[in-house]
Amino acid sequence: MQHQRPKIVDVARLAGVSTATVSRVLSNPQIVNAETRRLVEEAIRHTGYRLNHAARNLRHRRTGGVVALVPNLSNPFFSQILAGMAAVLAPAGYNLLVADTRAEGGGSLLRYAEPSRADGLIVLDGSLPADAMARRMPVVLACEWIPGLAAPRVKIDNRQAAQLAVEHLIALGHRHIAHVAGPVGNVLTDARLAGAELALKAHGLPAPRLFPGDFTLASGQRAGAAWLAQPPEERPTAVFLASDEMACGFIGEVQHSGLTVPRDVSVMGFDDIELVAHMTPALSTIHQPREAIGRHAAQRLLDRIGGDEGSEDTVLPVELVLRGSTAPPRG
Amino acid sequence: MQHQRPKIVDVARLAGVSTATVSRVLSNPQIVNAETRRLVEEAIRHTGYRLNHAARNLRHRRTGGVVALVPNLSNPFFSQILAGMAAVLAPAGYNLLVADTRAEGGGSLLRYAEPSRADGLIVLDGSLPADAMARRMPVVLACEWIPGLAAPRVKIDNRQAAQLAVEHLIALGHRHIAHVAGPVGNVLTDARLAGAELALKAHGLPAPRLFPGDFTLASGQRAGAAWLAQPPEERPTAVFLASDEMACGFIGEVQHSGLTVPRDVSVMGFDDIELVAHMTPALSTIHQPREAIGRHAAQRLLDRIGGDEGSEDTVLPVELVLRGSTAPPRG
DNA sequence: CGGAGTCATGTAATCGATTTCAAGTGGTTG
DNA sequence: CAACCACTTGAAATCGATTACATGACTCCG
Repeated sequence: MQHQRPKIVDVARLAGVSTATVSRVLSNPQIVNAETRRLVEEAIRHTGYRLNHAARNLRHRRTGGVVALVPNLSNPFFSQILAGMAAVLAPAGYNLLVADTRAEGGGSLLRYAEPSRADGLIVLDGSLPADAMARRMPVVLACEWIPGLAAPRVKIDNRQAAQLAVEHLIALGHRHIAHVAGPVGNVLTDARLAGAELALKAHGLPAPRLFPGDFTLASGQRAGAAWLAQPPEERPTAVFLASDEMACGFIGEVQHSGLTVPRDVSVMGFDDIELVAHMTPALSTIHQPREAIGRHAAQRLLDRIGGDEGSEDTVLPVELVLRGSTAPPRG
Repeated sequence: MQHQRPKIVDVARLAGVSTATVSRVLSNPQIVNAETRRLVEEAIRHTGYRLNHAARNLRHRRTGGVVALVPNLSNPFFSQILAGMAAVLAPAGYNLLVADTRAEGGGSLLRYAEPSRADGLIVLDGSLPADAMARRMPVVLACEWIPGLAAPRVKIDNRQAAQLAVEHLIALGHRHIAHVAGPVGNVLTDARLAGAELALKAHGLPAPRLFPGDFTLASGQRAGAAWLAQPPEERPTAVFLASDEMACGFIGEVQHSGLTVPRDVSVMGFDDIELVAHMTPALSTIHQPREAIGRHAAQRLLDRIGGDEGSEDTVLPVELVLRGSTAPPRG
């Protein structure tokens, strides 16, 4: 039955015209005589004809698809970004393909950077080899970025955002502030740490005590355990974590031990994922406009595909969201 | 430059063979003489040739893509399912296309059900028109399902799962149990409600007090407010919510008012999304094997694409996860 | 009335691979 | 030695659309 799908010649035959005319009705109706067009449209309806995209794409030398390379699909942080991208791409006639860079072997990623597979690439993973995809097709970097790679970036000002977060803790009166960082080598990790250090230095405070992390719940939980393992008087009175997930893990661990947030420790997250507004205490955090990031990245890529050569970055504004997890230190 | 990508004839010319032979080396190397093959491989390396998928797909009458129709991409519940699907599809050489059914107009969804766009469809949204995609291409339903549509389903036993959840509350001693349902008309809503009623009836208890919901945080929050609005002695002592997100919203609202979970009310969720294990109290819930659902659905679809006609359902086991949000009623 | 200009349409080449069919080579067998 | 077979390879058709170019009909104007 697949085999007997009507093709353009069937329509042409029925309408008594050539395939060229049918094709014109399909993609450029106004250049066809009204009466002829009616005939063709009739024939299309009658045969149930549906255009074959593979054929059109071959001729047009395009694929109609855009690939999003996501470091970890199961991380809810990315799902909203994808939603934003889909919202822009679908109306523009592009399919959104997603690939999980962690799940696939590193090498096999190159298979997505082929013009015959997709018309463009949105990279959300800063740990990919830079040279690999350079010059192969239009690329846009979102959230994270690849240091060597010259491509427009859609992101937030991570350093300034971290600065905002820590400034807030300082303003509350905290002097002993810790930071739970992201994974080693990640560009976001570095930028957020730099922002935190900047804020502290600006107020004459020492560099933050650092706990290792990797953005995951589990690593936040470990950081919580590490914090608890310190003698109470040496514990930082406030902790700024580089992701909300980690902040949740941290708070969970602290509360589990019987201590209270923010009474015993103030906690500041990063991302503002949806759930954290409903926890108790609700998490103070930095709001990232995830949907907008997705939209802008997609639009930017469409522009590039359309020939736009611009490569300046798009920096979206963040927002400091104050909720219940931060308060002045005790005493 | 796109324009000067080497094609198969360039390779053939350089290797001194025909395009047919190059093609054979590409897709069926062992039928080509070893020496010839070496020559061709050499030529491929030398030209930097990369196969054009659009052309191959046109000839093969397939697209190499599979579409996942998701009701709400930004819902973290789905991201892990997508991850599972990607993990199966990528190694099999298929691209995963995702589309948000809420974002796109209902009608435009049909555009995904075209054989020239994808080789198969995984539908995660039970509210789509059944007849629309029937008989057009291989379809697998995951999580939700479309009542009229004859296609294999990969799911959990929602009724039994809800029963388990409510049995647990009953075993703790609760007699006055409420249910916050999913959106009206949803198959999951009905199944979970039925399970809850079944459990109550089996113990001679009255049907649950119902609060409306739609799986979202906000609706859970509203349910919390509605629960609080009742006179204390009339409040159900336990609430079973049809999704974890709603449970989070509910708990947040209750705790916000100064009451305590599970002291003042036991709360039971559904899904076991990652975060809820780290809340305080940690949420008791039904664990859905999301990654496995994605994997099975993808595998099932690949089988169908491969010609497998089987249409029996795959029912994956759930797990009752007991954490801190449920306890015996006060007094 | 002839040549230019419009408009609508058809013919056939094209996108880049795959695959059928035929043919050439060399070896084996009765 | 003829017949047959296995093994390789090439020529050309094919997948299903798009589009450059040619053609024919008709109008307009000097």
